[in-house]
Amino acid sequence: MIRAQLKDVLDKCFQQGVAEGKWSEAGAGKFTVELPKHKGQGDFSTNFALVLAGIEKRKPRDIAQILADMLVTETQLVATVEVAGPGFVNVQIQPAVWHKIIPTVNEGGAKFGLSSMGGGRKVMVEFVSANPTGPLSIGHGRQAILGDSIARLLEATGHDVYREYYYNDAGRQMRVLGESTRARYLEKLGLDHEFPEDGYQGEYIMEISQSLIDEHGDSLKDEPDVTPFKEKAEKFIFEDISSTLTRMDINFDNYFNERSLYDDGHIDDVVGKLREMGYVYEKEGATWFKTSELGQDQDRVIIKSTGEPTYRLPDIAYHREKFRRGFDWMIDIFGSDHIATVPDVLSGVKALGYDESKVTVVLHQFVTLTRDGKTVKMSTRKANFVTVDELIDLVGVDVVRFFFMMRKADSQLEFDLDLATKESQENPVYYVQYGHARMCSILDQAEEKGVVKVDFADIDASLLQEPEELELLKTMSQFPAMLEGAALDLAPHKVIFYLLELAGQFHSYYNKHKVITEDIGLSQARLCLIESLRQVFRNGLAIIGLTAPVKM
RNA sequence: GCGCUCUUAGCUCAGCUGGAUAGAGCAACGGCCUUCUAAGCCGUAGGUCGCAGGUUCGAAUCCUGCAGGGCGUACCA
Repeated sequence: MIRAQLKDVLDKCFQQGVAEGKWSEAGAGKFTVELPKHKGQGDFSTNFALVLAGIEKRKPRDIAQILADMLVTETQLVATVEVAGPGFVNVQIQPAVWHKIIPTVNEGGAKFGLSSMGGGRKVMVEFVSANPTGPLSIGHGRQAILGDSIARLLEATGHDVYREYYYNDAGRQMRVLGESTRARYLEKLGLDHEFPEDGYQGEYIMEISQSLIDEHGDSLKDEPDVTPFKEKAEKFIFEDISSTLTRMDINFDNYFNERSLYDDGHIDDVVGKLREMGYVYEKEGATWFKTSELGQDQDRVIIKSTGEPTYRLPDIAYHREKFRRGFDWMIDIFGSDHIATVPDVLSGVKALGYDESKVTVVLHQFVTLTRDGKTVKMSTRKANFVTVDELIDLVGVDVVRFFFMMRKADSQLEFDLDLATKESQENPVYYVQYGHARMCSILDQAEEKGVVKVDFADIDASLLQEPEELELLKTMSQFPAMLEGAALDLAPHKVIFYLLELAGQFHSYYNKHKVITEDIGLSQARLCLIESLRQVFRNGLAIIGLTAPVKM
């Protein structure tokens, strides 16, 4: 916000320079305002002179000096100006400007930082989309939390967000699930059984078959149809998945069943449309999609010779429905093992005449789990995986959410179980939450000691002049821009890093300066600061779905 | 082979879309609790940003090539 103010001032200076013949119009909009990396380089820095010097073929420092002379006169905003290095102009902002952030935060309350950037744009976030073949694994957990956090960020920045879970309860996977369940059922009854070669070996299959025995006794032992086993398993597993999601405070607006695409005729319709447009042909008994004409290296099968569609066809039909349902923006959260589907789906929607640029795919890399210093291989089939539920049991929801958000999506995430369990005391999530708890404690203490709470407007603002205080105010003022940036980049980890930084600044401040002292005026001023700081923590934590404990 | 992606401190990772002297957390070492929560703070040490070119005032960041890891490249999803 203050950065934007400074940018406006710079634009004004630029125009003034043009009017006075100091430089031409050519450099308009090319320069930027930056936050310097190192201390002693002002609150903000601009490459104004460097950029213009290149265009005007002049010495950067000369231009910098002209700009500096203009800026000094902006005394409302600017405290000091300095030309540095090759031609950077470093600007120190008036402390009073920073102080204004306190009433701004307090007036905004829980809404401070929220923006209307999205303009109510209708956006669907599709994520998790795990078929009901087993409990949510660690990999699904990352996706669930990533997708949910992205959705929260988009909501916070003025988007109309719709969360959808897409699943398929037909197909081969589910048949194998049903057969696995039947095998365990027969096994438990002590009867002859044959466990499917690629069957699901998880413990949960035992539980499902046990509940079938509890309900039906052995009456299903001669059942030729796998359906009752499959349906029981599906119901059981979906309940398990949704209870896991609920624990993580993740909710969906809709669960979309792939089968409805068949029932409603969308699958046939899509094939028909593509065929009309000449994108479909038959070869070797299968139906092919001419993806080679849409920029891909080869054509793909969309209907197998058995008559069953491949995953591509329903995926394309599903995305067409998203367009038809009126979404302005469709975000798909996929694991990197689904990379292959992306070009197929995009080719499909493009061929059908939709704007594929409205689909954004966020790919996240795998989670590797380490235990006892070794990588644990995960597989739903083999059952040697750790579920999200187990992980939550070990370390709690906040730690799980935090860990999964800590890394940007396209880097692999190493989840060290030893660290997450044994040394959970040292988790960075506590560092942030502890900061919040400390602030609460300070505010409680102040009340107990009878320090009267006053409005910041009645405080002598010049009391907050410590470098640590100005630094906190500066970081707080970046909060709204940080949220917008994180939302635009679909990058929740930026919120995490921001909160870690702010927490660090607070802990340092706490150790160096006392908030409650004999000096009533100073105490009151600092309490106002702490209160607004706490608000920023609360908002930041809430937006990424973390709790803000009052005591720790 | 081809496509996507990653490579930054001993380990795990940031790096604001091209800026000044490269950043944090763990791990290591040395300090700080009669004072608002020590789940904290302060300090020390640790780097040819995978390698080689290119683009320009300026590159960890952009382009090309190479090496290495991951995921794909199915009439599995």
